[in-house]
Amino acid sequence: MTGDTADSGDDESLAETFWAVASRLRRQTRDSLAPWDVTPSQSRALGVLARHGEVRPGTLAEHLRIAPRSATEVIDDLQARGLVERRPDPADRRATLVALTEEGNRVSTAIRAARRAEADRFFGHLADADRAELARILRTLRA
Amino acid sequence: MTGDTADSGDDESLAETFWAVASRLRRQTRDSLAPWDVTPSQSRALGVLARHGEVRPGTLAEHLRIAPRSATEVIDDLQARGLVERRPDPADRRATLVALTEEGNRVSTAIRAARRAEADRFFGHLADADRAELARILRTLRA
DNA sequence: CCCTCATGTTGAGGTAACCTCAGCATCACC
DNA sequence: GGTGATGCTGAGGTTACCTCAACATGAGGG
Repeated sequence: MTGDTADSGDDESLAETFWAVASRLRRQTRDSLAPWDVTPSQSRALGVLARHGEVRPGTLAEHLRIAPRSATEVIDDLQARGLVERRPDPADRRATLVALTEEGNRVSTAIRAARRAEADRFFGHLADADRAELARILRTLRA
Repeated sequence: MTGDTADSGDDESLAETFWAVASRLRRQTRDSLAPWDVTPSQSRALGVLARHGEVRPGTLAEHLRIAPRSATEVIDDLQARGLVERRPDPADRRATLVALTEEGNRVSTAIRAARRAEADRFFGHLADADRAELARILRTLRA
């Protein structure tokens, strides 16, 4: 660990390997979402909305761990595609609530299935035990 | 449990967790490189050059797993900072060779140390066995 | 020797997914 | 009813990629 023991080929660090995997996963995810003309970040937002119902942009941003301004952008795109709608928050006139449209609901359901299939394809090469290990380890890193 | 404010909770996929970790790592990496005014992708390129000596842009692209055109861009940036230089490839007049300057060598060495420290900080929360497991599993996914 | 095809690099232009900063409306409270 | 916090969004910027097409050169056949 201390020296740069010549480990094979290119990669040295865990981080490098991690990024190589990330890049592969990103491409595959993008491809698997192509049928709906929805980007990965939009699909994450759809997922939050499907799980939480109507939320304010700021709340959405927290769930996605991005800046509020960036959430506005994702919402704009989804709204342009007719997948979400904004309505005023009756409890606070500064705020708006974002909710899935019916179309958004359909698409979000379809995407959830596709993403599951995609994850199977990607992580499916792993033994069940490895997949569980990976999930556990990543969860401790997510903190 | 539910009741968490800011995450996708007991969420769905391995992929989601993976991205949350990726995002955290990306931010930390960027911060740890700030002293040298070098971006993560530039630092990866420096790493390749440090390990392989002079290479052609196309080769660099392969190592970084990006399109050749994108390598040109990274090289441009590094050259503007005086960290690499281009020279003609004596073996093929279409090609150029990219190599670290002395300054590039210094910076690349310093960065390598910083990145190791950064990786320790990030992955150091893991038990040794977990770290090894993670490395092994990620390598199989890198394919 | 010329012609064609492949290869190496780069200009032009585009995209996704973020960011900060400033401005405006509204709310909460003293 | 003034003051400061909160919620959203316009404006503008950045990183890290991409494709497509141009251009120079290399390699092989006829």
